[in-house]
Amino acid sequence: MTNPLIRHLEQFGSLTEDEKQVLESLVVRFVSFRADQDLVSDGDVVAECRLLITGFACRYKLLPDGRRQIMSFQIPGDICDLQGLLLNKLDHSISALVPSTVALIPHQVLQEVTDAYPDIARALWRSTLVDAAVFREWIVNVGNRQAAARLAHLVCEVGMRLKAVGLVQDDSFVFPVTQIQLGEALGISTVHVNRVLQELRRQELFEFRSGKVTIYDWDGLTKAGEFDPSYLQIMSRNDTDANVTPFDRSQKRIRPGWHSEAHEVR
Amino acid sequence: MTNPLIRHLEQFGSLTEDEKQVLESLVVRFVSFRADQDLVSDGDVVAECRLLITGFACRYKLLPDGRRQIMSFQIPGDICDLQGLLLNKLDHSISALVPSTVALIPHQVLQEVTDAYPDIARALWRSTLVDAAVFREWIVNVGNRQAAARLAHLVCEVGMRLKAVGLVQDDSFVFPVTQIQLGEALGISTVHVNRVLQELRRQELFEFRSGKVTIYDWDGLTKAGEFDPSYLQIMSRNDTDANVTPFDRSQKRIRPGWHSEAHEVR
DNA sequence: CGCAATATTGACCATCATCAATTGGCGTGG
DNA sequence: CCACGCCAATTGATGATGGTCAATATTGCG
Repeated sequence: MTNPLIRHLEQFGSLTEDEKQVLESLVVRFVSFRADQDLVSDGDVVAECRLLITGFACRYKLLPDGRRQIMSFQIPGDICDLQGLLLNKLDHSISALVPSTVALIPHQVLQEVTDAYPDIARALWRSTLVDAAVFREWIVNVGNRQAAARLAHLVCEVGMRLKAVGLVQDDSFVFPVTQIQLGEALGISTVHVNRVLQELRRQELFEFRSGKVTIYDWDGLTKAGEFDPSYLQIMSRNDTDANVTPFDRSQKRIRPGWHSEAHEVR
Repeated sequence: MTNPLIRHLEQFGSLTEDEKQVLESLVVRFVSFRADQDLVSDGDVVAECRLLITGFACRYKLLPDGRRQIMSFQIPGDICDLQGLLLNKLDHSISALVPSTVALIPHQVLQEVTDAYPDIARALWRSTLVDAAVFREWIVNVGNRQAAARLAHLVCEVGMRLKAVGLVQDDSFVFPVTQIQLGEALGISTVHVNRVLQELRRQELFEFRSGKVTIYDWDGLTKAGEFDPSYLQIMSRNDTDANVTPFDRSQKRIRPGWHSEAHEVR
């Protein structure tokens, strides 16, 4: 398995062999987290960045009345708190959705490397810019779309990003969230999540059961969610793979054989 | 008047004299825009960054049904499309709210400067990270708060940011948006914006008339909007100015004499 | 002075929240 | 191995926040 950080950064641009070698050396140690445990908490001052290796996490803020707003989901390869490198204090928390492992990269190391390798600095910067693009689209999602479209859009986004790192097989992928968490991400109540989920299943767009999503109709789903993947800035990895659509575009046909690695959670 | 870019970047961290001098030399030319004209449009591939000098702008995306979601407001000093430096294509548009002037900074120049001055690169990176923090808070606003709280929060955010660049005087500031645009920013209908605006005025929190906001009760407003400014990462400029609260905290008392420069629009 | 855009108001309605109860799944301890 | 218990999922009923439509008033501007 290739280095998750390198794979992550190569989504958005290429790296030289030299740079890859440097990136290989960044991680100092690994840490495990239980489900529902914070990787970092609002207000923390951190001395290292957390690179998610296995598992899933979510970025969230707590509101005064105890409600929670999830602002993004993090998947393997994501650097969860890269902004901590330049901003003194975290303004939100990140929590593991399932048991997860994280690689720690000390800020000091990152500081030195980005000084010495401007292209690595740029690659990391670019990664945070894509994060910002995801936030923007998330604003559109909760600000303007109906509940069903919001959910469809979220499934498209997560599916697309998981596909880009090889975590989609046979049009299905692990997405270990509860309906409660979906509600917190979409700004709708749990009850309504449930109803919308049923509606989308009835329309045979996709199914979501016990933390696993199976796409039946990618075209219909993107239409329902008004999903346009360009904001994710995912480039095809090699020239032969010009097809940027992550899922089988044919209607309701299941086809095996997507290149991807198994990923264990829970 | 100090260089807007320098003033902007110094909000988040200090710069050396050497770096300031370099920053002085970045702008190649100025461009004017009419109200409602796009500074950049969705899909554009740009070769320079746009630094807003005077006026106001908003970042937005158009939805298939013609609705519009505003994702942030840009004020003088903001670099509107810094992400264009590293991402090939803009994923949204930026439009002038009023006649505005913009300074253009070629990507090539920025490229060279950031290669030669890692600290400048970091300062710019930090600026985009603060943008991302604003997006995150915007998600919370639109996703979880009631209409009145959304509006209150937005007024707090814009007021705070304007204050940081000296565009607030006597507890009031120019904020040239229509109720239509407020609705597009907050994800609520124009009609409802109007009603909520009246409600907040009735509560004597603030007044909004013909593009100008006057704060009556900063404490009450922050409470109503659940506003906590820490996400904006605004640091006090000098040691004597340890007070980070931008407005007079006393209730409904008008006090002149905030240090600030006049700013002309329309 | 008059047009056009914005603001305002009222009436009615839809999406979605809330509350409450039930079911289902799953791990654990007896 | 089964029962208990807990959490998530599901369903039904009711209500509120905010949307839509339409008409009128107001403001800014040429």
